[in-house]
Amino acid sequence: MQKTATQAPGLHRASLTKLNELDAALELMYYGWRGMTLAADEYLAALGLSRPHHRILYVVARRPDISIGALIEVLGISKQALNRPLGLLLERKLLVSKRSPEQHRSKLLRLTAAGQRIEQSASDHERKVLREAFDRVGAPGAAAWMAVMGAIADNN
Amino acid sequence: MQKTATQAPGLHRASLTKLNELDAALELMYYGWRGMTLAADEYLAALGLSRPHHRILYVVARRPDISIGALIEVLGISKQALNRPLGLLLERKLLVSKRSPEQHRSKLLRLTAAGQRIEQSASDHERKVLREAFDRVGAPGAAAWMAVMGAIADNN
DNA sequence: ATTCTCACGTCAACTAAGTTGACATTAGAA
DNA sequence: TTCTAATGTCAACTTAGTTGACGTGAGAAT
Repeated sequence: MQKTATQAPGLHRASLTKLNELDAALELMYYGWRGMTLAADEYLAALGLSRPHHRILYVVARRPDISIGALIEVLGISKQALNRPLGLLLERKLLVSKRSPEQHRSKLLRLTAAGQRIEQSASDHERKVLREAFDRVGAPGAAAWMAVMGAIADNN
Repeated sequence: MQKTATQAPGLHRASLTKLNELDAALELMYYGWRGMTLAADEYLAALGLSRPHHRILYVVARRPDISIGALIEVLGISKQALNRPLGLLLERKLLVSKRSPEQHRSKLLRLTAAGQRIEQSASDHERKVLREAFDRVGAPGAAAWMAVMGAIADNN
């Protein structure tokens, strides 16, 4: 006998009894996160990178010449936690740091062309998932999704 | 000068330039997850529990008499990874295991009354966030959110 | 009745991604 | 010079997982 189709490795959807009307929504939040990031994580893993590296690339792409300290603030992690992944990105020349032009004592970070390519590809994988989902529900549905997520995100 | 309002500990929203139309949606997915789970995680932490424990309680609540093997399947983790948190829940008598009534060689898991209370409280914290967000957009908005998240979750 | 096998349990070593604390470096500011 | 702010680094720890190896207990098979 076959082994009853072991299926996906994570939680599979719709296998649990709903005890509450909102359980389905609750579970969708779990699966949604994974659904959005799965392809990007695979892409990154193939390059020897992972989520923390992507987070750094994502932020630096949107805040060129950000200082180390500001990056730490935005990411919400300690400088020691930042050290390893940041060091790898610098070593691989996906990121460059320069001391501030004349003034300041902080180091400013910026993506290289290679870093930009990788950041864009990884984020594209995530945006593709979103775009396809939005396409299925149309602009009003997408707007509603944004409104709901905004309200949820406010609980931070 | 003040220190420019050090703000929240995580990523704070809306601080990044948008390079792409979908960047806002992408970031909402990050913040949304944290927004939904924050209160629940604090509640659990106060009890000396965390997300893995909640995941176990959540699943067992919705699949009473689930076997260890099936639980491993649903959670998508190894039996070694399950061992610690499951052991704690049994030790604290939030969960009981019994060998199957007559047949089978598997152990069946079930919540105790105390386990049910905690599972419900933790999940309630998450559902409260969802409910409030849904209330702000009305039933059609909530339905659209579900549709979008369903489409995203399908990428698993 | 022994043996086989399945479900479960556990030990050890490892990885990823963080944490805190302590201390060193480096370069403007006083 | 000396002070201090921004950065860098070392060590020890935590959480939440991983793989591999091996042990146990009970039903099934011969």
